[in-house]
Amino acid sequence: MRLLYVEDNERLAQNTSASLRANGFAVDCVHCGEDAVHSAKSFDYDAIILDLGLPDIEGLNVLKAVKAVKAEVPFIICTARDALEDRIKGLDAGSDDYLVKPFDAAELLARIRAVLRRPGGALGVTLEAGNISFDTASREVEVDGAPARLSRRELDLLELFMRRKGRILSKDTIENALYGFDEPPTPNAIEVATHRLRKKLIDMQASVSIQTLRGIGYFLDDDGA
Amino acid sequence: MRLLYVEDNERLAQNTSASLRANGFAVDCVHCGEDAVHSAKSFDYDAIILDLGLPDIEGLNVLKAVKAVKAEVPFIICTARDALEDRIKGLDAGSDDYLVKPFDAAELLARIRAVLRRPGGALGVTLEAGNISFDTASREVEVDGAPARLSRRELDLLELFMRRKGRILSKDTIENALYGFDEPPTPNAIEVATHRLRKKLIDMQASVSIQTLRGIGYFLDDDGA
DNA sequence: GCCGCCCTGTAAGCCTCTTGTAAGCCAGGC
DNA sequence: GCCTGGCTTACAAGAGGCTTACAGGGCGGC
Repeated sequence: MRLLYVEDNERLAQNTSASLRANGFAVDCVHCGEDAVHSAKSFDYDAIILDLGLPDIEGLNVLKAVKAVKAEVPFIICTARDALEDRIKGLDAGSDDYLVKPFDAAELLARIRAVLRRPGGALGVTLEAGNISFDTASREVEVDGAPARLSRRELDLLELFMRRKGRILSKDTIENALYGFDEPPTPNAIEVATHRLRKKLIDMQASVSIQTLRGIGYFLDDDGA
Repeated sequence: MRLLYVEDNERLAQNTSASLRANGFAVDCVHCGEDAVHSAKSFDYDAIILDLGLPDIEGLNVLKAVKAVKAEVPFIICTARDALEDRIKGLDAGSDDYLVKPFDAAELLARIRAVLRRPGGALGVTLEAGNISFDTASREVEVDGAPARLSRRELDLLELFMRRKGRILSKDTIENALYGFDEPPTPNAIEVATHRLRKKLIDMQASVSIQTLRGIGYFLDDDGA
């Protein structure tokens, strides 16, 4: 679950993104509108949190620029200005929610989850593959109805594979989905992570497995089908 | 048990919320309609107490706005106006109870409990897990039929775990359920609280235990099952 | 009203689990 | 058979959680 967080106040950015990360999100943090548009176009985010008081580009123009390319990305706008007209403009421009500063981390989290839970959003679906099911809202995994214990990275990976069941994922794609660009891993971190997930899948007798395509990537294979 | 209390009179708000807290509720106190709608959408409250004489938005519109998103939240409306038509309008709009100012804290408490006891409400159920039972109305806990002695926080936590037996609760979820946003604890307050509850559970030989999922949260495990 | 107890949050130190890194091994392809 | 890419294992750092001690506050008893 990857977020773009656009906030020019360095300190606030640090704190907030830390608490978002603590809650299991991969967070890319940028400090100006230009970087924001650039990042939003380059990567697939599950949601974008946008501060309106940016130094370079007017925040709503950032929103419009991104929406023009990726119409479906949910936006949450933060601003110190609580004037009604701003709110209307924001919602008109396609923002999905609105947060008035100062806000606390719990509230932002709640809003992000709410936005992700909307139809078409990333949360609230239960993914199925073979005998395993993945509740994306609570992040609970069951194999043949029995709860399975997975660590956070394992959950992240499994979720990604299940969302793209059967489709091929390059290491690059995986890296982009699981790691923000502030925290780039070495190439084989992903190999190790898939190794660990594979082991767990075997341990819990899942009927799916992760197959390797040498030089290309991985895909989730439903062994029964 | 978390409440949202919407009241623009600062002083009254202070007093009343203090006495609600003294009775074991986590209370979020806001002073205008906008904040009220905002908070109600962001968090899950067990009940909302709404004053009608708000400075910005007409109280009944607050009620409607919230009900549109969270239809099941019980409302208790407070107002100085005791006119019949207001009462009818309030109940029509989906208010569950009605309180005419001035009221005293005991009466409000009684009404809250009454509303929570209704079918689908938070009180009046006896929760069961393993050999322990939790009477949500009287807040009494029994292990193998023998009464157990738990402090308020321990009761709060246990209730939360028993309501979501087997499901994973993040620290965040727990924090939101047990603490109002005026009283944010340090991160490890919850760790300490669960530690204490765990100890009691062992002492009283409960057949359930609280399991940790590192980096994710906790869940109540029925050891027998 | 004062004293003492209990409850609860804070803080600090320790311990455990997770996760990335690195190094060596294995397998497939040419 | 060699080379490349992936797998596996061991290791170390760090995060996260546990435990314990402590202090402030509230409540009841005297």
